Amino acid sequence: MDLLLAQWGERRPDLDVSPMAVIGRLKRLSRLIEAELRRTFAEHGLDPASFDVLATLRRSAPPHLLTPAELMRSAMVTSGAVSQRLDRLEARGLVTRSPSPSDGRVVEVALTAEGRALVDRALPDHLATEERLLAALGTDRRDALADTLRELLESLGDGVD
Amino acid sequence: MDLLLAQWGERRPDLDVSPMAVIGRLKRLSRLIEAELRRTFAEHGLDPASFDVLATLRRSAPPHLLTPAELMRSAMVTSGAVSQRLDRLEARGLVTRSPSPSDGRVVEVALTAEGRALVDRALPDHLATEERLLAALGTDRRDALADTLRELLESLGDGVD
DNA sequence: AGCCAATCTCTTAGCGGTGAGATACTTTTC
DNA sequence: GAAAAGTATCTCACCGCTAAGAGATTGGCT
Repeated sequence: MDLLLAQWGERRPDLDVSPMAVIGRLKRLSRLIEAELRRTFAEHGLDPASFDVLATLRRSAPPHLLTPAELMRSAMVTSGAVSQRLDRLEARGLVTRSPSPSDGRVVEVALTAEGRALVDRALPDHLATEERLLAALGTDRRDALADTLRELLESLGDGVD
Repeated sequence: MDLLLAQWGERRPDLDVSPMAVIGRLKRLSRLIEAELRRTFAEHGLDPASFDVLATLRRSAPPHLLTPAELMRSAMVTSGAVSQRLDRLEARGLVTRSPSPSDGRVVEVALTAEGRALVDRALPDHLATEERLLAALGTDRRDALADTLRELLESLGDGVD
């Protein structure tokens, strides 16, 4: 990445490419992390998208019911993506869909016993992988990083609404 | 994200979910940034993948020749993805492929005049978008963030080899 | 020289995502 | 209470990526 900045300085000295130092690294780091997490999920027969849904349901208050719209906001994907994720999970018997009693437009998604058991099995491995990915950073650096990221997210409107 | 951590604390107080504070935010931020950059690229008839290739070629030393393998390492995608990216760009006349004179396995990818003009047109807008995304952070915070990200990347073997 | 492992590029099947839009239901407005 | 606007979910066509592997070329080793 430092090389990249230097190359731009050579080729286009008229442009200020300094934002790339942050945004380029964020992208690379995300890709590395995603690939690593994917491997852990695969060991449990899951992919990031499926785990995301199962974990979101698992951490919600009992009886672990969420609507597709809530899952959509949580995962930051389109409604079509959520529908397809639920299709796959439902076909595997990991979640169920049932119409909401109070609003005819809404569907309630629930974790099956099997879905819950699977996410509970994968979770410790997943956390171990995340911990390993951050091993280079001490607690203070992690906290500072989390603070900075939170600030950026809030400045971009995430988690407000 | 803070809510998410609290929920896990309720549901699984036996697990240390603190790594999620960093990794979850990185994921959300990446998605937001990616979506925003995508919009800028679209204004120039590009997508992130195409821009990535064009910009990598543009910032390389004249005569702006790179091999698919180099593009693959730079973009952190598989070789198949690079082949397909080049197919699309070649079909649009933005890059050319020609066999390497020194190694029969290798292809040399070059920017056409049109490709170069396009990336030069898109670049200022792209940088303005990146700048806007980071506007909440002062120079010091940006530098600190870049340092932390670099450290993480290096600890994961990025840019070493 | 000849072989073998490594390297480079490309192909293909399958997957998951987006974006547009259809459908159904609910809420607001008049 | 009927019409209009809004909301929730789903469908579908298309796109880009991965994973696996094929084909071609190279360079080291014996």
